[in-house]
Amino acid sequence: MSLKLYNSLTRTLEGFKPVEAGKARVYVCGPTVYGHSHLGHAKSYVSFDVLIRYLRYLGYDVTYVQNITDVGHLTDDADEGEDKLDVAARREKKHPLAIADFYTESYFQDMDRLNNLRPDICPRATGHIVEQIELVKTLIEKGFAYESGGSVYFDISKFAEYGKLSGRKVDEMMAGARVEVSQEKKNPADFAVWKKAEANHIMQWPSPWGMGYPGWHLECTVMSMKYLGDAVDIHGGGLENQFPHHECEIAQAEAATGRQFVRYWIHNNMVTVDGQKMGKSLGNFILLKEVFAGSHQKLSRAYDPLAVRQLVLNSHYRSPLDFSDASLHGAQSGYDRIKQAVTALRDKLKKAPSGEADKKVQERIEQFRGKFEEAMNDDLNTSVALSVIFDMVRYANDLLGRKDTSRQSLEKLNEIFTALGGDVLGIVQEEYAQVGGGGVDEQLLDGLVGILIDMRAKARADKDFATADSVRDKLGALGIVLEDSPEGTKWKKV
RNA sequence: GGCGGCGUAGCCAAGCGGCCUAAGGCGACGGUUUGCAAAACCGUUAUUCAUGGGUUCGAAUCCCAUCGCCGCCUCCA
Repeated sequence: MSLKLYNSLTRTLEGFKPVEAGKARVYVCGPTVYGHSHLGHAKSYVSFDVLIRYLRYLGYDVTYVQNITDVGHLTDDADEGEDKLDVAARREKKHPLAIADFYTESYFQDMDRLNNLRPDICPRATGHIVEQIELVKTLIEKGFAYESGGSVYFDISKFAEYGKLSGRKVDEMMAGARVEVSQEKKNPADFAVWKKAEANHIMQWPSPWGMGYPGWHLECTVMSMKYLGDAVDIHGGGLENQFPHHECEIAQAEAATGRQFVRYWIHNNMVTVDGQKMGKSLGNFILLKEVFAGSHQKLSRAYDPLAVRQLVLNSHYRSPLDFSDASLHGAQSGYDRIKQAVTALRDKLKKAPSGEADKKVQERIEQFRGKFEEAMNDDLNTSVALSVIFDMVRYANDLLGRKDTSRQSLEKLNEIFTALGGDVLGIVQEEYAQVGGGGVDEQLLDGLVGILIDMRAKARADKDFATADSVRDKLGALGIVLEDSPEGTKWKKV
């Protein structure tokens, strides 16, 4: 068994075979940094993060490149629309690159909280203007692009395979297209690779064709080729980027190099909120920071970043994912259950009697691993993979309830939780903080709650249940839950 | 107008020709445990997969039709 991935280019499930054995070169379209990240980013980047993690689990030497788009492109080819970063810059009265820096940091903050691994290289578009100009020159030299009115357009009539990724035919597309056709183009479907800048455009650079800025699709082609070579194993992105963005990337790259640009195109599906496309006008546009803080009107509470991650992994990356307060709530409960079991397992680990690792336990563990890998190999079926984690939770709870479970058995179980739930899925953490951040002095809080637990224990011993329950209820109102067990009372913050 | 996808229990969701009288999670209900809780554990919760036809020895899975929903075709993850 080995990894199979659905390749958008061929529309089939294919066995993964990298260009160079043992290595995986992956490029994922990164964000345009003009605002805080939202739920759509969560689905996309968690999905690709799991791909990267699983490739590494399988032993591939992965190079993961994800761009940061810090130059806003025009919204169409007809000189209309606005540059996103320019708009944000005017709104916030800052330089576009200050905007880009600010939201880049915000992006990584959110992705870190979702437990996404940082890409190995995060190139910025503005740092690669020279390379982009070089590619434009190459395209002109090879006859695939032409200058017109200070801009340079890709001549799709020269690239017969244009449309092969998205399955579109150039003439069919024109019928209902909403894009206004620029007079500068030879063919309406030609797209800009270099755009002449108007005077009020803040970000512009000198080029052989005058002052301007790069076309929308150029940066990914250039940066992908610069850091990963002419032939990339995997190029990922949101489904909405399949056309025109990725189609144009292919055209640019393959016209320039004459060889296949990307082996496997992976597209993840979109996010809806309460069954509808997320949009600012619909009032269902939810930022990740709002989810983590519970500060959006659609949400009844704050949700753990990893609960969001779990919700993403609960469905397949190629299925659309609907976020709602109810679905988040369900994911949070499930996440809590896994966390609870792993925490209990690790607690018990320290106290369990030493002995041989039980053979039956090891067999079960190998079954879990087998089922997990089978699911992940099948185009990253995280939904089934996650169900294996829940099987492990049930099994762990069962073992914990038995006196004769050896420490070695529990260690094996902990290892598999860490490997599958942690390293691959990223939902089992190395350490669980008792207090969920928020600048609270953990030691102080632990001490204070400890005092109350002791007082309550005394009340319980004296059968003064009214006092005992009062302590518990009052702590509960503050979000601190007490759990009695034979080993004493534990507490956690919810 | 063109292209693509989806419709599985109260909710999320896997399954994509026989192992399906359909995984897993959430929720609900009953039980064990508990001073009472919480957590945990056990059990129950879809003879059925939008609807109607068809193909097949056999369909949630393939085909056709109908209804409903969603996305892309403009930057967007």
